[in-house]
Amino acid sequence: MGRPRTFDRDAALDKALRLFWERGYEQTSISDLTQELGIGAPSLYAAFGDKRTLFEEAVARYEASPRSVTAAGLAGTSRRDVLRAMFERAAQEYASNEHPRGCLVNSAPELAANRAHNRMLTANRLGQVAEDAESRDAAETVAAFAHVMLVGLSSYARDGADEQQLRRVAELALHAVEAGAGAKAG
Amino acid sequence: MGRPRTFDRDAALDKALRLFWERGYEQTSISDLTQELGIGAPSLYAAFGDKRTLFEEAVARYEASPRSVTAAGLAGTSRRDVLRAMFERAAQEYASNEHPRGCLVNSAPELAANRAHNRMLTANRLGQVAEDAESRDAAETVAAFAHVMLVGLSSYARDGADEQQLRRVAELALHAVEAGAGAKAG
DNA sequence: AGCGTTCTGTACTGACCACTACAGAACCGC
DNA sequence: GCGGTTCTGTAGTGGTCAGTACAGAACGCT
Repeated sequence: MGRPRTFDRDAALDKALRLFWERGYEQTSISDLTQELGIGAPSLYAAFGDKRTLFEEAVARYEASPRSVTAAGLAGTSRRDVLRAMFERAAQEYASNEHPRGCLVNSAPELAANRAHNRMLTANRLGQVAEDAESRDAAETVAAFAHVMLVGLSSYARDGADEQQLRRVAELALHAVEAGAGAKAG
Repeated sequence: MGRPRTFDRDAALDKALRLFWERGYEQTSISDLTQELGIGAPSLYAAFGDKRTLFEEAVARYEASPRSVTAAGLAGTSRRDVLRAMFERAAQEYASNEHPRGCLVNSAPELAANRAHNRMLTANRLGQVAEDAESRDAAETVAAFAHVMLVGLSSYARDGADEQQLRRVAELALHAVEAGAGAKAG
């Protein structure tokens, strides 16, 4: 009961996500948000809490997306598969014009914990699909390499690289795990 | 003639550089700078112009440093040499405790032009040391791959990775160019 | 219709932002 | 010592920041 809100909370969250994605947390002001969302500040605070809480909810929404690059990798059934899936998804998504370029998580300084989490998920999956002890030992390093690539690809996309440029770099990166990951990586 | 300034301009520029390096351009306020430099705002403006100009001078100083990762690569005399030198320098520098972690140029959204310039320098060098037509054709992609790695390594270092972790990832990346750069990369 | 509840728009808070006007201090040449 | 020049410290400028107090509007329930 009570007066119903005049905007779609879900659509508003999506707009906020895109704004944070494009400009980053600090560079997105409450004023930017209320203007883009077409609502007043009190409505925003009532619906989402403070700026930080809104950001966290936006990030959670971002990570739950079916477009997730890390999730694409987790579906892989071999080391090469895992990395190929991640890089392919990244090349598609990071340069897409459907949404801001690059990756929100991989371009926000304040999301180190999310990056560590994703890296761990990838390492675990690489451990699962490892075919020998060496591959199992190298899982963390290979996962670190993959996510280092993702951060770099995200930045490259933000700097203007198109999907083909990302794809060329990603393909080159794929050779690394074929050639070197089974061999000792340390 | 006139009243002499009471601070060392060079030392002040260095402190400003470190502050920008650590926090980024937008997150470093004039108030932060005057406090860290131990001078008043009018002195800062008189010596360096406005905030943007100070930032640009700080970046120029950063890029002129003998620790430059790109410059280390330019001294290489083969493709493998160029990349090995870059990655080794990056692993050392990005995790060093002598200065803020990571790379100023590779972590500042506003320095895309500097990144493009460094990528071009590396591509040119790779073109020079190429031993066949295929390597020459792949120079831009290999340079893009190398600088994508650098951005990722910089972020990884900022997230807390130590020199050894960076080194392991870098070594893995080096396999990519050995295995795949001569082969068609697109 | 009237009440309780919840939302909305206006208008504001103190804090911080980049930047500067102004007055006095510290130097030079004379 | 005196004038000209350049720097320094104080104290501000208008603007934007995140967040909110308050009054009225729009609903469901009775």
